[in-house]
Order: sequence, then C-alpha cells, then structure tokens
Amino acid sequence: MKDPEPAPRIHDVAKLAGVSVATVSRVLSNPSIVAERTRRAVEKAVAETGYTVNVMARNLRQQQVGGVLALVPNLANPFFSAILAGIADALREEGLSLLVLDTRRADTGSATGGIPSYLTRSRADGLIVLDGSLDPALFSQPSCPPVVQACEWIDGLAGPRVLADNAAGARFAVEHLLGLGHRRIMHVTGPSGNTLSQSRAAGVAQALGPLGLAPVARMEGAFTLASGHAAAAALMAEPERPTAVFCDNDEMAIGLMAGLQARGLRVPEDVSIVGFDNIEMAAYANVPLTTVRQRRAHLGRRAAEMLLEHRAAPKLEEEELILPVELVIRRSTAPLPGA
Amino acid sequence: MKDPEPAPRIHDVAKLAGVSVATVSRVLSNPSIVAERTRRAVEKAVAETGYTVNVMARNLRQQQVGGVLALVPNLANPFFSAILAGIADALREEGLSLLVLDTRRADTGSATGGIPSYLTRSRADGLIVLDGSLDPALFSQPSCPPVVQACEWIDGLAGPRVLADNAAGARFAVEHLLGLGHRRIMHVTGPSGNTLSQSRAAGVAQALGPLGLAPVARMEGAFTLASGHAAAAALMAEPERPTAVFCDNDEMAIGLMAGLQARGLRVPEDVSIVGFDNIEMAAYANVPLTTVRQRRAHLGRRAAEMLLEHRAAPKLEEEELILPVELVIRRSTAPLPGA
DNA sequence: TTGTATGCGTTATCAA
DNA sequence: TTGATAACGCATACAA
Repeated sequence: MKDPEPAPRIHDVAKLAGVSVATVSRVLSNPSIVAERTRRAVEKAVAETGYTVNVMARNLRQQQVGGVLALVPNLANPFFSAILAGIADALREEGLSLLVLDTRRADTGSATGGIPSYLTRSRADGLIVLDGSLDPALFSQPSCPPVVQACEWIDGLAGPRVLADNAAGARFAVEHLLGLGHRRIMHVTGPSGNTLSQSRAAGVAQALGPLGLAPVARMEGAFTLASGHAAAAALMAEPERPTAVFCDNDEMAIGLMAGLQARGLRVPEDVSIVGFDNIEMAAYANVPLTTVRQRRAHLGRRAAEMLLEHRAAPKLEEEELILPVELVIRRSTAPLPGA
Repeated sequence: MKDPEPAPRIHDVAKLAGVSVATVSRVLSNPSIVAERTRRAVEKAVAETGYTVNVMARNLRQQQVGGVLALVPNLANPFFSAILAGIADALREEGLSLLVLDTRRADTGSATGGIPSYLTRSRADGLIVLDGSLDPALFSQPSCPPVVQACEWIDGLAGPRVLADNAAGARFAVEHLLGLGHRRIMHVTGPSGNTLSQSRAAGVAQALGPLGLAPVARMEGAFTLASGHAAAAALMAEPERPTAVFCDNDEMAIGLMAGLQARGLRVPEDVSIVGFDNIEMAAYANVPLTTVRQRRAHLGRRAAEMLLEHRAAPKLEEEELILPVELVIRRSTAPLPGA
C-alpha cells in the first residue's frame, strides 16, 4: 500500500505549461509581472495538475514560518479562547496560521520538548503571550521571535503590550458600589501573583482611598466558580459582614452568588455583587450580574495586529495599548438599604 | 538596524566541534550511534553556539510538518476549547504542535486563502475535524492529510471518528424524566442540520417510543443561552404546557431556566429541566442542573491519539469510537406533582 | 518578459 | 564510527 500519487511539484506544472519553474513561481506569487498569455497557460497547467505550493519548501526558502504562536495558560478556559478567536481572525486575514501552546501543561523545564523549544524563529514568526506567570528569561534567547504580551503581562519582559484597563474597570465597579451607599466592601481576587489581580486591586484602592476606606475583607480566589462559591463562607464569617463584593471575574461572582443564596442571603437585597469580564453567562445568571465589560476578542485582534505591525516596522518605543472597559449595570447591585 | 546575529547553523556547530555536519545531526537525533568522545565534543559545541535545529529545514527534509490542524466551528465557544485542550495535550506528548482554524470565519469559498488551502500535507500532518457542517468534498483532494472526525461528524465523509454517545445520553435524560412521572416532554434542539442534534433526537425517540409517546413540543435552538431563553416563551405558548424539558446543551438549559423564572415558573416545581454536556456552570446555576456528562477533553485526546495511530498504521476498517456518557442528577429535575 | 542557477538548513544515503 | 554529498521544493538574483 503506497501513496496513490506523489503530489505534483512546481516542476511538473512548468513542464506541462512549457515554461520554466521560475515563471510558474511568479504566476503564483506575483501574477502581474508575467505576460497575460503565459500566465493563462500556467494557470491552466496548475488547474490540470491540481498543484498547490508546498508550504514547507516555501517557508524554508523565505525564512518564515507562516504562523504565530499563542501561549495560553489554559486552553480550556473560555476566557482565553475568546481572545484566541480574535487573534485567529486577525492572523488569517494576513494569511498566517495560529499555533497554540498550553503553557500550564507543557513542561517548562526540559530544554527539549519544553516551552523553550517552541520559542524559536524557526517555529513561529511571532509570539503572543497570554500567560503572565512565565519566566521572562524564556524570551531572551537570540532566536526568539518578536513578542507581544496580551491581557496579562510579565514583569521584567519589555516589548509591546495590549491590555484591558483593569484598574479603571475595578475602579468603576467599586465607585458604583460606593455610589449605592456601600462602605463595607469585600474584594475577591485572583491568585496573588497574577498581574490582572494586581492592577484590579490597584483600581479598588483608587476608588476607596479618597474616602479613607479599604476593603473590609479580601479573599484570594482562583478565577473559578468553585473559589467564588467558597468565598461565600468567608463572607459570612466576617464579623462586620460586607454589604457588597467586587469579584475579579464573573465566574467567581456567579459562584459567590450561588454560595450566598444557598446560605439564605439574597442578592442584591442583602449583598450587592459586581464581577469582571461580562461573560455571556453574566446576563443569564440567577440574578443578572453587574460587571465590567471587556472586549476579549477585540483584545486578541489588537494584539495580533500589533505583532504584525511590529514585524513590518520594529519600533523603538515600547508600545502599550490600554483598551477601554465599561461598567454594565444589571440587577446584582442595589442601593444599600437605608442609605 | 539589522538582526543582531544570524542564528547558528548546524555547519557552525560542526566546524566548532571539528566534525562533519552529519555527525552533529546524528548527535541530535540519534546520540547512541556516535562515539562517546565525539558526542561530548558536539554537545559542547552545541551549548557554546546556542544552536537549535531549524525546524523548517528539518520538516522539509523529512516531509512532515510537525503539527496537526484542528478545524473548529467557533474557537470562542468553550465547548470546543475544552476539546482542543485535550487534543493539544495528546499532540504535545508526541512532539506535535496544534494548529487551529476557525471554520466559520474562514471563507470556505475562495481556493486561495480559504479552507481548502489549509487541507494539504504540506500544511499539516493530520486533521481533526470538529465541524460537522463542512463539505465532505473538501477532504477529497489527493493531497489531503489523514482526517479524524471528533464530536460532530460529516455525512458522506468516511474515516475514523470519535463521538460521545449522544443517543444514549439523550435517552438517559428522557428516561430519567419518564421515571419521575413526566409525560409531556419538550425537546429544545440544536440547529436542525447539526449531527449532534440528530442523534440526540434519536435518543429522545428511543426513550419515548416504547411508551407510544413523542415530544409534545419541539423548538430549534442554536446551542446558545439566548436561544434557550427564547424557548421559555415557546414553552408558555404551548396549549398543553410541558412539565419537563430536555435541552440539547447546558447553555440552552440555563437560558431556559432564566427565562422561565422571569415568567414566574419555578424549576423544578413547575418544570423539570435536563441539559447536556455538564459544563462547569451547570453545577452553579440558579438551580443546579441535571445534565448528561460528556468528557470533552478526553474526547479530544482520544481523537488525537486515533489520528496518530492512524498515521502510524493506516487501518482499513473504519474505526468509530463511541465514548460513554452519564447522567448527572442535580436539582433541576423533580417528580411530577401527583405522579 | 522569461530562463538558469543557486541556496534556504537539514537529514539520509553511501562510501570510506 | 564518520564524512562527503545529494536531495527536500521552492523563490529569487542575475543573465538573456
């Protein structure tokens, strides 16, 4: 059992069309520079043979891979897949493929087969890093392709970034709660090392600081429904029970709502809750969730576009693009009773 | 502004180590066949130069891409990204990369740049198709790499498949409702052309048929929260109001619950609801959702493994792997009052 | 406008 | 056990 027919090569097309391989190549890559008559003959031969260019050979010759690698912490997380969709979109428009590496599962250690082996010009024309927990040293090899950081970022890794305005979003959220009269506000955060959590914490402080306030409670979650659910117990255990909670993402907010309701607390009558991200589910939660809208697909698209711009004309300035966010007010937040 | 240093090539390593390029190549790919002494010298030279093999050149020489392409209908859909995570996992263990193509956005028409241009041996060593709506003719080009269908499938496209047991899952769901005394059961389906919906409808019929029953109502949704929400109105409009609903996925079930509650119906007291997939949110919904558990990451992993087996030893038999599913009973289903 | 010839960086064959 | 060299399939500089 052998392969039916070897794929036709440019040579076969050339012979059939009665021209040289160079001419065929030109017809395929830059048709305008070849005579109408010749072009037609070549196109006919291409159609007859069913020829398609061998991408590997072209890539080697042109010293480019034709693809961009996205490094994501968890491919199964819908948060990242929405960003990936935006990236894929922008790349495809430029004829580039999307490669994906799940950094949590890839062994970061071993030099062969581990993450470092992917970070080469011979494997990707560019990198989009969505994982802020990676070691910046990974990207310092001379053979590392251009990098754009998106969504999260890595301390100590220079270069262009595109981020949502996390601090502003958190500030909007807390200011909204303050405006409703709430003063005892709890903050359910992401993992402490996470850059998103850090800037959102900063936004919380920006909102509370001028009033001489601080969160009355703080709990570190893991951006998961389960950790939000667990926060309900933490909230109930507070001596001064918070009247409002800002959660670093919607999953935790929804988990928290479920946990509170299971314990007999009502949202928003007893506790107001704000999330972050505006995932689709936010609008369909038990109590529709007030949250901070962040355009994830757009963020991915901008990251890809920035990478392509950077490849075309490497800029000296460190570009940092901060995308606006907005508060979406739904029913999970209400005025503090008696306020 | 030029590139700092051109990447070292195998030739540079060879010169530094005082051996031939062939020997360097051997040390890298099959160290055991080269003398200890020589090997050490080469390894030292590799370390000094920081050499890493040029993957493009190796791929061209070996006539393989080193990657598998997954065709997904919507990358932003968490349903698919969970499967992708399983695929990525299995591939990485074999040293293969994951390429992703979002088929809904790629223009299927144009020969250049469209989907067909990706379906070549020179672009991927194999294909995993997660989109059952694609034209089977796409995969009939002689240069198309091996294909495995996963999750959904394409009528008229032969070859190995790995599927969840959709019919059994739907049957379990409906049998559960029947066991609770429900007889007026509504079915909220996916898009009519979708293969998943078709086999789930078959499972529904299998459960109802023996009792001489059929769904009292049927509504075609789009696997989205919004379409589930819209189904609430359809349910209320039924002259014989259904007492239970089976939804083809959890998103629609959750949307439906939200819609029903907004109209004053209680789940499960007034209406029992079963979903499909067991997405994480199912357990944290307003009313925890009874649903059919399907191991999505596992499904992806098995698809990738099947592709790799197939590459190693193309089998003549059409392998079709049906993965078991199970019913997860939560609180959204209850006995029919008075039953 | 077209053809010839070289090189992209490897791996694999063959000979030593 | 190692070295010389021919592919792999294409794009492009240069010549015609």
